[in-house]
Amino acid sequence: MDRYNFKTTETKWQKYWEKNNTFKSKLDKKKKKFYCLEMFPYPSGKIHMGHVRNYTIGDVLARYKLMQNYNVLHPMGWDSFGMPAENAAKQNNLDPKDWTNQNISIMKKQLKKLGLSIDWDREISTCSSDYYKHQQLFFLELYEKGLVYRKENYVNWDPIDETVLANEQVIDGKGWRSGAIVERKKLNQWFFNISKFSEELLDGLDNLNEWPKKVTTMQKNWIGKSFGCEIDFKVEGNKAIDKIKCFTTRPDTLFGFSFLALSIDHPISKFYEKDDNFIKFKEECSKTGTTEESIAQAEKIGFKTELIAVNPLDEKNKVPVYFANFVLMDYGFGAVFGCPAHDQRDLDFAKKYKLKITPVVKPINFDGDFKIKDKAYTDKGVIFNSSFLNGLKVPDESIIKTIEILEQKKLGKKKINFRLKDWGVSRQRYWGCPIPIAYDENNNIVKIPKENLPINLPEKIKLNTKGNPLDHQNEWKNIKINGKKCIRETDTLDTFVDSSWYFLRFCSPKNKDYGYDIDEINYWMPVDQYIGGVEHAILHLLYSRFFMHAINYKNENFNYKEPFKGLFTQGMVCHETYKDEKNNWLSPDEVLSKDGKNYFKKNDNNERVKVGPSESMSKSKKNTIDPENIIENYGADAVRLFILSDSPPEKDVQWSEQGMVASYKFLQKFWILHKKIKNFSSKNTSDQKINSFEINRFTNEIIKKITQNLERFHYNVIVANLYETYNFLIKFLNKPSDKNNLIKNYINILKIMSPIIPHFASECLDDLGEKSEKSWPKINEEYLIKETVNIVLQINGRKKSIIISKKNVDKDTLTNEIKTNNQYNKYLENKKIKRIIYVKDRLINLIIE
RNA sequence: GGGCGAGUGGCGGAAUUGGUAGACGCGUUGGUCUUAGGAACCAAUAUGGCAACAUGUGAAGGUUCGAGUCCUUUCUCGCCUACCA
Repeated sequence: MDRYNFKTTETKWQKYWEKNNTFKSKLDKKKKKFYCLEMFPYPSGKIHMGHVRNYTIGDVLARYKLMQNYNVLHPMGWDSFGMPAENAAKQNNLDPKDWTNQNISIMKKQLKKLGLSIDWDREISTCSSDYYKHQQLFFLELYEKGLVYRKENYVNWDPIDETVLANEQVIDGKGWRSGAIVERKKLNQWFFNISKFSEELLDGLDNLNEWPKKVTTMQKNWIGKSFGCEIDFKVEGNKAIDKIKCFTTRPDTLFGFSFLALSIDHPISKFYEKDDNFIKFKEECSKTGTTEESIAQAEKIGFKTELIAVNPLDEKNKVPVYFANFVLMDYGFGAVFGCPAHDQRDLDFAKKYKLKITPVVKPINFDGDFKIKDKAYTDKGVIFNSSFLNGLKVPDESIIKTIEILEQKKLGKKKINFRLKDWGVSRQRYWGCPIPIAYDENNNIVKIPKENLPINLPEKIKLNTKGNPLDHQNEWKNIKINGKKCIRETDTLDTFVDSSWYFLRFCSPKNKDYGYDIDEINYWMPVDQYIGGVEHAILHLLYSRFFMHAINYKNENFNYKEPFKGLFTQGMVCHETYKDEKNNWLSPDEVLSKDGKNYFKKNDNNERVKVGPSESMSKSKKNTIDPENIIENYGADAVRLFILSDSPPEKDVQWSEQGMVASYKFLQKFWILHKKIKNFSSKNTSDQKINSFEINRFTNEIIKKITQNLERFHYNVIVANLYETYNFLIKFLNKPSDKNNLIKNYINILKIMSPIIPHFASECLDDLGEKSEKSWPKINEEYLIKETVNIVLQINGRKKSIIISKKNVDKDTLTNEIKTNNQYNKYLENKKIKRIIYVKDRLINLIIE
């Protein structure tokens, strides 16, 4: 019997789909749409297993929805601006554009080999000026709406590379490439006013009930809304300062005030900038490492000024003012009032500087002297030691009441504060979208006229310059706008901007005049199912949500506000890690094991290999498996089957060669089964009818199961369902039955297999003369009705036996059966039945003495 | 420190509303076939026991006729986050 040849089959169907435009999508208002989108890849060179998993998950869904007769939009594109291209180009003296486009063509070829149901006519690439010219227009529109502004901001500055570093490029306070100690430098930067929509972005989360809760809570915390009030503290001292504004969520603890702390970047610091001791203190603050742990454990240190702050509720309460390392400038007003008794940080600080610790909240019903030792008291309770606030219940009553009092006395104001900061979008890089702005000779901002868009990146330029290569492009930089000499903005946009609206572009990727066509997006949007990694839980998803608000602002053209109706975050693909005796990482194909326990180097059988824990595949640990080789060896369907089989899609999956082989073998076995079914001949015996009913029932049951599992993303269970199906069919073939009925059922089975293993299923269907797998089989409930049921027999809640019974038997009949049938009455042992619990057709529980 | 999630055989993992725990796969063991197999096929495979049976979903308690599932306490692991006033 011939073997299943995945190579010819998969190529055949990929060509067929392409030729027949099977996955081309068109606006059709009569049809219900389904927009299925996976996070588009960065074209880094080759696809990796993470891509395989991500796009397989999406493809299963897209194909399923297509068969359910949805008008499916399933596009693909490239997030093609960004640093890797610039770095690779620098290292190998290439052009970023060439490097990127070459990668795109390689990866596109690889993706096509996976047999994805993608409408490639909609392909976009963010580094193409066809894409980014619209982005430049958006930028200008947002600028006109007041949602974009320019301000001075601190950046991580690498003094050797003369470049700005992202936070993740700063390792232990040093630049990741140069190793230079990173400086904080003030630069003029462009910002998107995302914080304007803090409230909307927070409220919107409540409606996103098809998002993982984890992601919505992460966004909630990121936006960080807190309710409190701002308070002005009078200041006495020898400086021209009369008050300091603080934000607090605990105004009710004001009587426990014992110091006031300022951020070292607080405006007041300018009075101290020539003070040697203050300069020293600042240096000490910057010394604390940037690793997470060191920040968390960093000691709280302060610099005492001679200023005195006055408690607005108690003029006699005068406390010292410090600069302190734990106060952040960009939250609240960069100043906090310290109440050590009820805030751990304040307590640590107060103890170090021997400041007063006055408790003002004590537990309800606490008698005696309430004292604070090593732990600040932050639970609920009641106010004391606080004059006219005494007796207020904490926190429900105390905070609101205190704010009311402060407002009455005009000492403070109710305030809602957000943690969310505006989005800095300037990057001092070449390989990004140019910002459509210039500056005149007086450094005034000049918009580039819209008719002059796009501003293309200059090509084939020198990249091995210090700082931003665009700064050195004099010809490109110097322009005239309305006859006036101007210099272009040489910063480019953060690549997160590119990915904040690409899902809109996919709806009308060829629209020349604007980033989108309003009719198209009002039909296709929102994305019904968005699929990608959790690593984008905050920034990318939040920025995209912001972008929808921003372009709709003062415009209101959209029928919806949220870009992604459903979100699914898939887990990572993991593999064991290997190291040789010298602690060098080894890749899986440099390693050999005969027994699965002891591992040796492949070319040196004496060298033992240390096996490390399974971790997400990464080049640095060399524990990657190249999808291209795997597809070459086992075929796309087998890879798809395996990548879905071993774990639920939202969890991490272990790559296993054995698992991969099992998936491959499954297809081979199924192919033999297929041929057997095709060549089956009916046997007309008395059992035929019973057997036909059996397969009808099985098929309908499995359709139901798989449909449910598709809806719930239990894709690993679907693979198990396919194995069950195989196991059923292979046994079924030994029984006499009617061929027509068998084939009828089998065709439906092939159809439900097709989202997972589309080439294989199409080939089998084709082999049976069934040209299309287009419609999703309907469940025929008639076959799901069972004549007999298995009823669990429990005695005192413990399972004893199973009773095969007719349906709908009543309690008494069944009890009688148990009492009289020798098979069951042994459990009763003549004991009295006290109670009977009967769940019809499922279970009977007899409670005996 | 805070937040979220998860603990089920040798392993990956199944198990709508509480109602047959361990589907399915891997691995292992035994067998068949074969010159041979790391191929294919058949069978077994939670634990203890010859068996009847008993025990069993990280631990302890609770609710219930009945708990992997609900509640309380606790332990362990993973992920995210970082002094947010």
